[in-house]
Amino acid sequence: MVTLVSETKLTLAKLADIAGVSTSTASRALKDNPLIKQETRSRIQALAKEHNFSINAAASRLRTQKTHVIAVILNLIDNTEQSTTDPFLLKLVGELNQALNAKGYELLLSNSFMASDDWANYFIRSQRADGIIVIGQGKSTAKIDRAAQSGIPIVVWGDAKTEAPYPIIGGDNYLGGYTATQHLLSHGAKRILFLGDSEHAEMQERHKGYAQAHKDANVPIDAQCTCAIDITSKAAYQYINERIKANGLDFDGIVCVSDMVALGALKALKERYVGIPSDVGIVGYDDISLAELMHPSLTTVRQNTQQAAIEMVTQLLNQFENKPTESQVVETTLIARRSTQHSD
Amino acid sequence: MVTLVSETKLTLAKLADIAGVSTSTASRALKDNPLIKQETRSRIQALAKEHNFSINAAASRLRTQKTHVIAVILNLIDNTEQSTTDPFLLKLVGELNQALNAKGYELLLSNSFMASDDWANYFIRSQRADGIIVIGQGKSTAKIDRAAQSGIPIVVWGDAKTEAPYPIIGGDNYLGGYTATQHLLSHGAKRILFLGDSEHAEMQERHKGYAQAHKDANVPIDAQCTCAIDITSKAAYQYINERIKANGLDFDGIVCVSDMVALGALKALKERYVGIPSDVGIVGYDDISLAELMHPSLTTVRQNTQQAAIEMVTQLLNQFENKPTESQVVETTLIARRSTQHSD
DNA sequence: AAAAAATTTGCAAACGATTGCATTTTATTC
DNA sequence: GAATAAAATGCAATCGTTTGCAAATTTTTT
Repeated sequence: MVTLVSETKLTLAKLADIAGVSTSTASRALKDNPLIKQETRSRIQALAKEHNFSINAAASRLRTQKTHVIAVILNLIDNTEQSTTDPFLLKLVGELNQALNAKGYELLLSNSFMASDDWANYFIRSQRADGIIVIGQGKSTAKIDRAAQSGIPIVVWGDAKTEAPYPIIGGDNYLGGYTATQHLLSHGAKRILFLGDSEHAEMQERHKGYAQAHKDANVPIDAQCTCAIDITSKAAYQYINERIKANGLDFDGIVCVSDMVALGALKALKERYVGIPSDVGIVGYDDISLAELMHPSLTTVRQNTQQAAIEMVTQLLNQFENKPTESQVVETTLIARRSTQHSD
Repeated sequence: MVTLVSETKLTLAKLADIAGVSTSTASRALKDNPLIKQETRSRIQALAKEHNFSINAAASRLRTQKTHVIAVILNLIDNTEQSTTDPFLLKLVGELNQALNAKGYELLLSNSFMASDDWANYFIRSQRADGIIVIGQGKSTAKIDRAAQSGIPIVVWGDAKTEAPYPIIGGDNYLGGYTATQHLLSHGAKRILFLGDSEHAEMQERHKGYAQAHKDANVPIDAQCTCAIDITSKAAYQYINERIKANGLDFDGIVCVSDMVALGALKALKERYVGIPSDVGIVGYDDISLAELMHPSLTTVRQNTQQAAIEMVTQLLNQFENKPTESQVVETTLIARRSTQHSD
C-alpha cells in the first residue's frame, strides 16, 4: 500500500528547510516560544500540520532528559491470584490515565512481575519514565522502599497512615472499617466476621476500625471472627462454605476487604439459602460497578478514586519541582444498599 | 535523602572507562554480543550490575529507531459510558501486557479521547511506540483506517470477519450469537430478546447468529425482539424495566452482548420477581469474573482473551518483519450456568 | 542619521547509545 | 618463525532535538 508520505523521514531540520528558517527557530516556533515572531510561529505550525510532522520523542527526551511518561506499576501479590483482574485496580489505572493525560503525561503500564526488581534503575535511570506510581503496598514494601531510597519521584496507593519517606495516597481505611462495622452493628448484628488478608497495611487499618466499632458499641469481639484469607472471591467462597459446614451459621454479619471478596461470600451464603440481610448482613469495599447490580445490591465502602488519581499525580509532579509532598487521605464513604438493610 | 549513587550520571562511556574498554565493546558486552570475548562480556555485565547501570532508553531509541513500546488504545465510544470501567476491556489490557512483556515490549496505555486523532503521527512517527493495538472497532473505523493507511504496524481487536487492510483479532461473534441463542431455544425459549448495540461490527455478527439459530430451530423471529441499547448495565436495566412496564413480560429469553448488559437486565428482572431461568433464561457475553458469582450464576460466551492477546502481539510483530498477516478468530465457547438451566 | 535598545533568528555543541569498518591481538598453519 | 586466518576490540559517524550565546535585524531614542 503506497503512502502519501514523502520517501525520506521528515525531521525538524527538513521542516525548517522548507520553511526557510533554522532548526532552532523551527523548534522554538513549534512550542510557541514567544522569542519567535508570532507570524513565523503560526507559519511553521501550519507547515508542520500540513506535512504531518511530529517531533521525534526519542531525540527530544535524550536532549531534555525528560520523558513525560509515568510508569504505573500494579504491585500484585505474587502467590495469590488477585491479579490484573481486580476491577478496582483497573479502575484506578483508568483514572490515573485520565489524570496524567490532563497534565501532559503518558502512562506506561507494568506489573511487579516484570521489569526486574530494581524499579529506579529500570524505569528512571534508564529514562523510560520520569516517575513511578505504585498501586498497592503489597505484603512487603521492600521494592518500594528500595526505589524511594534512590531518590526517584514516586507515589504509592495504599494506607496513608503508614510512615514512609514517600507520599502514600489512600482511603481512610480505619474509618472505612469502622463505618462498615458500625453500620452492621446498628442493624442488629452481634457476631461479625472480618474477611480478608491481614498482612496488608490497608487491611490492618480496617481491622482496627472494625475492632473499635465493637468497643464503642459494647459488643464483645471474638478472634474466631477475624478470618485471614486471600483477597479473591474464590477464597472467600470456599472459606464461607467450609466454615458453615464446620460450625453452622455462627455469624450474622460480614465485613469484607473488597467487593470481590464480598461477592464470593455472598454466593456461598445464597447457595445455602442464608437470608441476606435477614440472617447475615454483608458489607463490601471499593464499590465496583457491579456492587449495585448484585441481588441484593451490595452495601460497600467507596473510595473516591478520581480524587485519588488526581492527588497522586499532583504529589508526583510536586516531586519534580522539589516541592514538599505529603500522604493524603481521600474521601471514603459508606454506600448503604440492600445487603445490609431491608427496603427503605 | 542522600543516595549512594555517584554524583554524576553513569553513562555507557563511563562504565566502559571503569572497565578499561571502549564504549563499543561495553555496548556489545551488555547485549551479550558473541563478537565480544565471553570473559569480557561477563566482566562488564557484572560491573554494570554492581554500579546499577541501565542503558539510556532515549538514546538507544534514537539511535536504533526502535522503541520496544506498543501503544494500546482503548477505542471507546464517545457518547456512551462504556468507558474504562468495562472489566472485559481491562482484562484484555492485562493479557496484552503479559503477552507484550513476554516478547520484550512495553505497554503504553491510551484511550481514544486523547493523543489527537492522528495515531500514526502521534505514536509512530514521533517514535513514541513501534506499533499500535486498538481495542474495539468503535462505531466508525475512520481513525483506524486512517492510521492503517499510512502504513504503520497496527492490529485491532474486533470482528475478524470485517474486510480490512489490517489484521483483526476477535472471537467468533457469529458462532457466539448462534450458540447462545440455540442454547436458550433448546431449553424451551420461544421469544428471545437480543439486547445490545447493533452499530458495532461485532454485535451485527452476533445478531446474524441469533437470527440463524431461530431459522434452524424453526422459531419465528420478531423485530420487536431486537433491542438497540447502549452497552452498559444501566441502559439494560432501564430498558428491561420499561419494556415490562409497557408490555408485560413479553419474552422468555435474553441474549446480551456483554455480561455487563446481562447483569443490568438480571437486576431488573429480579426486582420484578421474574423467575430465572424458569420465566426468562439469560445469556451474557465475555465471561467476566463476576459471571459465575452472580445468583443465579450467569451463562455466558467466553472468548479466549489470553489466546487473543498472544495472537495480537504475534500479528503485530509480524508486521515489523514485513511478514504477511491475517485476521484471526479466537476460541469462543458457551459456558452454561444456572441463568439458563436448573440444577444439573 | 547615527547610536542604543529591543526583537528575531541562527550557530554549534550537547544528550548517550549503536554499528560498519578498520585495526589490533591471538591462534593456526606451513 | 613467518605468513595467514580468526577472534576481539576500538574509531568515529550518526540518530533528531534543544538551548546558551552570538549575530543579525528591526525599532526606538537622541
